[in-house]
Amino acid sequence: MTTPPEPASPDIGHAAADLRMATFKLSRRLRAERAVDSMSDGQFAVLANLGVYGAHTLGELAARERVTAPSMNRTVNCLEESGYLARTPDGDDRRKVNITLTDAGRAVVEETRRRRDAWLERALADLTPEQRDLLAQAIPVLREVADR
Amino acid sequence: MTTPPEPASPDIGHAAADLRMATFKLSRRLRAERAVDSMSDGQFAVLANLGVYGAHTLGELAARERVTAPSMNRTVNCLEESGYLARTPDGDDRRKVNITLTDAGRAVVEETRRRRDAWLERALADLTPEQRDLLAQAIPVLREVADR
DNA sequence: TATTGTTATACTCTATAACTATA
DNA sequence: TATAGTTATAGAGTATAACAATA
Repeated sequence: MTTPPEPASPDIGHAAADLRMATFKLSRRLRAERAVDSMSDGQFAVLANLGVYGAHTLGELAARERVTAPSMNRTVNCLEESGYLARTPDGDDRRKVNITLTDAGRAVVEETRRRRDAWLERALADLTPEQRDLLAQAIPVLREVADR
Repeated sequence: MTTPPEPASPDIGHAAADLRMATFKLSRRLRAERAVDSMSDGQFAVLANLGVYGAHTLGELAARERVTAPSMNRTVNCLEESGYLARTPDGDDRRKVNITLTDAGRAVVEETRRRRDAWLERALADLTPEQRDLLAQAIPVLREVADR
């Protein structure tokens, strides 16, 4: 017999469904805000990764984005041609290639982040102070759920 | 020592950035939970739409998913071949085709929704009662932000 | 003539398999 | 022999343009 994990509150299922829908909707809305319309989500994700974590090899980028190495290679080629990132050979292991953001790439990352946060800030500003406080307190909880 | 929350400084920019990151991460994690691994996100979105809003014509589906009619036609062909939806000619306007979920399609929608909510419910169950209450209160606020 | 759905064709993004250079 | 990157090739998913059936 499968014992369910003690539903402390019967509303937990409701909360889960509501949270799922709100998360998908907000995510979709935020993704629409970007600095370069011609850039795909996958391409931007690579730039954002480089922006947050610094230099990566091709294999590391592929693993982080959960795509294959050839697929990532193509994305990187495209971004390199567009001038958003640069390849430099690794000094220690010459099989490896280090990939870094160019100034233009960093600008795209920062501008996109700025636009998304600006949209969110405007949305938060429309809330009541009580709602805003509540949400601010809940964000670390949300992060804990996402990090699970 | 863990610093207490700082209610005095409503750093709205910080909150926006945190919320953006948590939302993207949770959305990505939830999307990974699905009933049919071979089905793409786009295909599932069509089934989910039919599940929520009932029958649609091809054009209505295309508009709702913001893709072109030929593109949606191809997706619908694929889902029809797989047995997840069915086309039936419209009685009033014979140019139109009504598209409805089959039992198999409805099962995929419900099973995916069930898996995603089950994942979320387990994650929520790991929180403290205080965190869970806080998040439950914040979800309507989150929805208001997403609906903006 | 306008609208709905479809087919033809091309481009992008993804994947697997095979190849090159290096360890 | 194993590993990192790349190239070759193919399979989805998207788009625009053109066509067929119906209003």
